[in-house]
Amino acid sequence: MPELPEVETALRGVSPYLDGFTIEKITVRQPKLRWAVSPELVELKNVKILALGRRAKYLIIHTEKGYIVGHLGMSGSVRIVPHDSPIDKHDHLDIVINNGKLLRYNDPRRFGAWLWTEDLDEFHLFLKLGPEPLSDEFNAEYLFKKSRKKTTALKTFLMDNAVVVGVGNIYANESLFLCGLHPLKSAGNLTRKQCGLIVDTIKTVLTKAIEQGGTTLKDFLQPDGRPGYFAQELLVYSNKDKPCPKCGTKIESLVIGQRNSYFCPHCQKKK
DNA sequence: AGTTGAACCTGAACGC
DNA sequence: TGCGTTCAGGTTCAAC
Repeated sequence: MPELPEVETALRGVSPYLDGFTIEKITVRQPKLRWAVSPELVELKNVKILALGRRAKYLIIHTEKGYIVGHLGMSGSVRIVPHDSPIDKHDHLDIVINNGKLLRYNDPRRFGAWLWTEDLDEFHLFLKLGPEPLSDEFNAEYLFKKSRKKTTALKTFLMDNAVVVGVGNIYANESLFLCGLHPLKSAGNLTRKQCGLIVDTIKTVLTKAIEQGGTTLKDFLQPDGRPGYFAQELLVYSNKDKPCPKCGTKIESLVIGQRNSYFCPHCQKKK
């Protein structure tokens, strides 16, 4: 489900109900997620939340004892509900707050994760992550150097978390369309100029998507229950056989690196 | 070292 | 209506 804008939206939605409050306890109903839920979470009692943050698509709850690291996987979501709210199917975990509310995590496919670490810098899942797409570290020179000698398809390259984090299937497709670059173009053949265009476009697309509360394809909801509004602006993603917004040519689709890809064969050239 | 694809899981949508 | 098949917003890890 969620790419960076959806995770950022979720974080902003839940923060006012968590930040500065105390976690009374964490209830786990289904520990079998992408990885087993860290046992430390169940042991937590009455710990103060110091701050909330995000790294890549991970939510981070900084407590006085350590860090809760959450991931929404493909189908996960979080919402804020009262303590006595009835439990729905796939409501796997609750973080109970001392303000009458709790953060409830629902995830049908269970590709998400809830883990514990006392040292974020040593956290194993963070070690190989590339820069944040909205940071200055993600710039034309970086992308140019990183892409040298890579034979991978450009789209696969951009979705690689070791290159840049947070760019999932929707925004990779949308960004490449806006750049006029073919998703199968070999990453190693990019020019400096093209790298600059890609960097600028990704930043613009992600920023705009965050402003609109993310993309709702079918089941993503902001924590307040509203959908994301970016879906109304999707130019190519899931629009196979529809006319290209720029030239009217039928949008094509192609599986690249196990993920469906959408592009305009006229506007997006391999060269 | 770089690249590819199997695996994790449920449910909605589609074809017959 | 029912049943089998395909596909889905992510990511790791094993095997070429």
